[in-house]
Amino acid sequence: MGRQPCCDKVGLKKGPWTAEEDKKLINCILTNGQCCWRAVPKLAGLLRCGKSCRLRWTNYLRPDLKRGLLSESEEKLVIELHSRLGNRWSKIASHLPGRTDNEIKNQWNTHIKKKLRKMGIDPISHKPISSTDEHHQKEEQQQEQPGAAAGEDGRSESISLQCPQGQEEEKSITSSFDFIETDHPFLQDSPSFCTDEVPMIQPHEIILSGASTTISFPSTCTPSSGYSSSSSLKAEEIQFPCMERPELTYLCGMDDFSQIWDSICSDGDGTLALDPLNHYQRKAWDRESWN
DNA sequence: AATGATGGCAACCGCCCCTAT
DNA sequence: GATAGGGGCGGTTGCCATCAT
Repeated sequence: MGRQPCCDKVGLKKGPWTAEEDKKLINCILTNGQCCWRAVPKLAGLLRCGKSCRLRWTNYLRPDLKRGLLSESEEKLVIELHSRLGNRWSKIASHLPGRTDNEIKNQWNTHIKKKLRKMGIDPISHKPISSTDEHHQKEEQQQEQPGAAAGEDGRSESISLQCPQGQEEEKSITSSFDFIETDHPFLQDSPSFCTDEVPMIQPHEIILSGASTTISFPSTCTPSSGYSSSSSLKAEEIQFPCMERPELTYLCGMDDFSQIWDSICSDGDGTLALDPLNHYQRKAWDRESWN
């Protein structure tokens, strides 16, 4: 007996999300919290499958996301983690607050791989390319096997990566890359940080005031001007312009929304430099809804 | 200016794992 | 223990923008 599809795909919309859909999804999650994803499309009035909603939220709409290219230190960390974990992007992402597995995967495939090759390092084995040639075939085979990346060179027979909530992914550690657990600023401050732990905005955390709308971000989100490794980050308070339809809490009518955008994306006063949409998406929005 | 090639990235697909029944 | 459902993960696709010719 085959498994039922995760949702009835008949009549469901696919492809890029529209501004309207994003609004609905954000509103739904802010109102209901992150409940059963299967129920989200109905609650939000979306013709999308729950899975699509989850991906859109986690990869794009989540307010704690950082956007843009990885910083040098983030890149180094990704490389180190990849050398130990292989293509386990979610695990890697769990060590980079505000970054998603999808984002890291894309960055790896488009930038970091090339960079490593330029430096004469094989992105698969993390060894100098000359020394990898002779073992190339063998390593390729190993790569195809789960968990092959870690331990293949004998530096780490096993790894220990802590998962949140005590869920254990304990594999005991004998790695020479222990600095990742102990010395790296990201992990020093949050040694077992996982994206799963990123606090989500709950309805009660949305503070609506008369003249302005304040959203408290109890997250590790920081202005893009620089990555802060401080664990004592206080909740970021973000001031949005006046909203006429506070029931939408965060994104209101499109008229207001363009104002919000300018506010959000302008780094001017250093209050906030979240860039919830990149230029690519922004243009899609422009085409569709910004008239 | 027009056309083709390439790169970047959001989104989708299918499989796997975990949990509830 | 078997089965079904939900969520997560990694690989892949396809669209769009930019660059090269």
